[in-house]
Amino acid sequence: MSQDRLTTSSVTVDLTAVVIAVTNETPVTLVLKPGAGGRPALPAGPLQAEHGTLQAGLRSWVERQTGLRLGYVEQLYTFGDRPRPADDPSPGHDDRRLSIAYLALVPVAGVPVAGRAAWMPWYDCFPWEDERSGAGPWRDRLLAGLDGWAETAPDPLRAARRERARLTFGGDAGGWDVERALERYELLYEAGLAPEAWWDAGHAPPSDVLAGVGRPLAIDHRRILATAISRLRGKIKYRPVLFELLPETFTLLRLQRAAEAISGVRLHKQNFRRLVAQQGLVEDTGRVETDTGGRPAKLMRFRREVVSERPAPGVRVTATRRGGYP
Amino acid sequence: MSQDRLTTSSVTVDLTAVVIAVTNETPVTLVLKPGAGGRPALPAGPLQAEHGTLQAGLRSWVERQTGLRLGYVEQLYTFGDRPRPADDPSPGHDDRRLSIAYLALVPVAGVPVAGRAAWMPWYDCFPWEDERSGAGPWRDRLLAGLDGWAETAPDPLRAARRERARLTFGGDAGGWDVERALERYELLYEAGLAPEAWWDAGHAPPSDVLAGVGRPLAIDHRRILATAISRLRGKIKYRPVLFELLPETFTLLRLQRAAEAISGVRLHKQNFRRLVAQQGLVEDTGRVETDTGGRPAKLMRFRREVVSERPAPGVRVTATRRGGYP
DNA sequence: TTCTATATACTCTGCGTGAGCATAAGGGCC
DNA sequence: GGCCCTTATGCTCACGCAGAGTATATAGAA
Repeated sequence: MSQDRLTTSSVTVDLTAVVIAVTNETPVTLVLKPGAGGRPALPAGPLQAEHGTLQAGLRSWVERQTGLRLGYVEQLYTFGDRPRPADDPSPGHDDRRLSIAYLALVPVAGVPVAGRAAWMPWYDCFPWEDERSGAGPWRDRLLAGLDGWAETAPDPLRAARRERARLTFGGDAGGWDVERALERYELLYEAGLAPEAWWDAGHAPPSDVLAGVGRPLAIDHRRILATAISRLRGKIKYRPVLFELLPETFTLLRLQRAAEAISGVRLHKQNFRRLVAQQGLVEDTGRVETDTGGRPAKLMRFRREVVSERPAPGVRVTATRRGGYP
Repeated sequence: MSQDRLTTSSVTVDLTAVVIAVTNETPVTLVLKPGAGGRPALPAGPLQAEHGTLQAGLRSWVERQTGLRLGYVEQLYTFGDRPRPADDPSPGHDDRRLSIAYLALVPVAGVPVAGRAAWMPWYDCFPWEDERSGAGPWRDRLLAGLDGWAETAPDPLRAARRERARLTFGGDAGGWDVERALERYELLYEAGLAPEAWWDAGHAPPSDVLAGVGRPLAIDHRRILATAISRLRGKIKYRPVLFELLPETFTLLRLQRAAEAISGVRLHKQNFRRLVAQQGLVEDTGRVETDTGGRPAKLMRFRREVVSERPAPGVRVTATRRGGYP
């Protein structure tokens, strides 16, 4: 096998971070602001010899670039065969670029962000993923675009494309599956409805593509963000990670709003509270928050003990049948 | 940022495959047989320049080493900071070794395996993960070992260790969570009950460690296999991946036996059939299998259409309360 | 005081799921 | 053929959770 080593390609491994927080019912992610005309980028940097572990390397890069110390971190996915960054002046220098992407969650309270770093609402990139005020115009527009894409294909393929669009975007009667955020982005990319698809192929996107498909990020970072959204939306259902995004104490409504912000759909208030209560996820602090605009709300605190009591504590998210606010 | 590139470490990226099949109610994984005294290894090889994609590289390595063409493949996890392989004569040659691990599923029917390759029952490595004939002696033995490990710690830590053991191995009343296979292995490793923990640290394991903790694999491959088991056990619940492991037609009992083999617990026969039926996962072929030992069983076929009908078709696995065969 | 907005408690109903009983239909043995 | 064993398959029952809605409590504002 030793002769195989000789053909081993030189590899650059990037560590890329999707850092998530929730402010004012808006889920945000940490980005580095671009220069003129550029695209925002996720915090990232190459794996270095002095990094003890992959996670340590990631934390170090995020801290260096944004001044933020991470708490909860988990690995997302490893991306290979990525498009070359636009500002890379040395084509062919690296045979290959890998990116190991991580998901990090931080409570929003008092997070200073340094340098070029800023918080960006993630629905800027994926406007169709926010259905909290009912299915917006995006969905129909995208479905129309996907239909046009299907039209360009010969018959057996055409039906398959239509089917796939219906499946991921939940057409007639098909429910909206919040966890399919990544599939939806990948479909749009494949259909050429995301400008990155054109840039990555070395072309300029047709002008009509750019309307209403959300904000592109640098290189493949929008895909990485979509991966993070899908993962997080799935995970809050069976692990109490939602509390990583909240301050020490919070009201039940705030907890619900965070769950809604992440999953992009409205939840049934009473049932949400019942679920949280009977799972034993929170406990009363004895204090109340008075500036609620109505009856004061009890301030709650996460019960860390649940993880040792219940097999899969989490916040079930099932959208109310009727979209929008109740 | 360009000066950072200079300190970028040289990286060797391995592609490692966990190839799973089910034969005779026994889940097996593809390994390369070791030399004298060595440990079996998963098929793996370094990422090379001529590999078009990561997956293509993986498929190529598996085919070269075992003669097997893979079907279903998905990425599992990327491992960093791995122990150095015992046969690596050049310490310090590579600054770092990464391994991108993949899960592959193949139907068992007529799979030729070439060279040093062989199928190994995965419960050889994790005997405690097979609870199909009731909780075996392993569980108690391991819990005892973990208790000893907890004893060696001072008080606040000791309670935490006991708690963790109870949580992952499901002590009193705590149910056995089949998906926690990885957590269980990691706990055993950390507690020094897996010999790899000693080898990786450069020591010889104490002699009493070796009894009944399952067969070690090369480097960190047992950890990778545990990752695959956990993933697969979770995935069959909401995606119809089980059918990747079966021949084109099969009886419902065979399907159930495959699900049981993967998850390591017995299932309730009637409810299993009801679930499969009402999910529309299978359809009748019209033929029957007569050598069942009793009433002939209908031969079924996977209905590929389900993926476009139901949001999350899969095979729910909940062990029958009473262990062992009903 | 009245209105409004929020918090919180409780009810009703249907479905999924765990468990078990009953019946069907083969083969082997007397 | 009758009996028994084995596996396949159909059906029922009970319980708990989840979706949806109604009702009540308690604050500030007009």
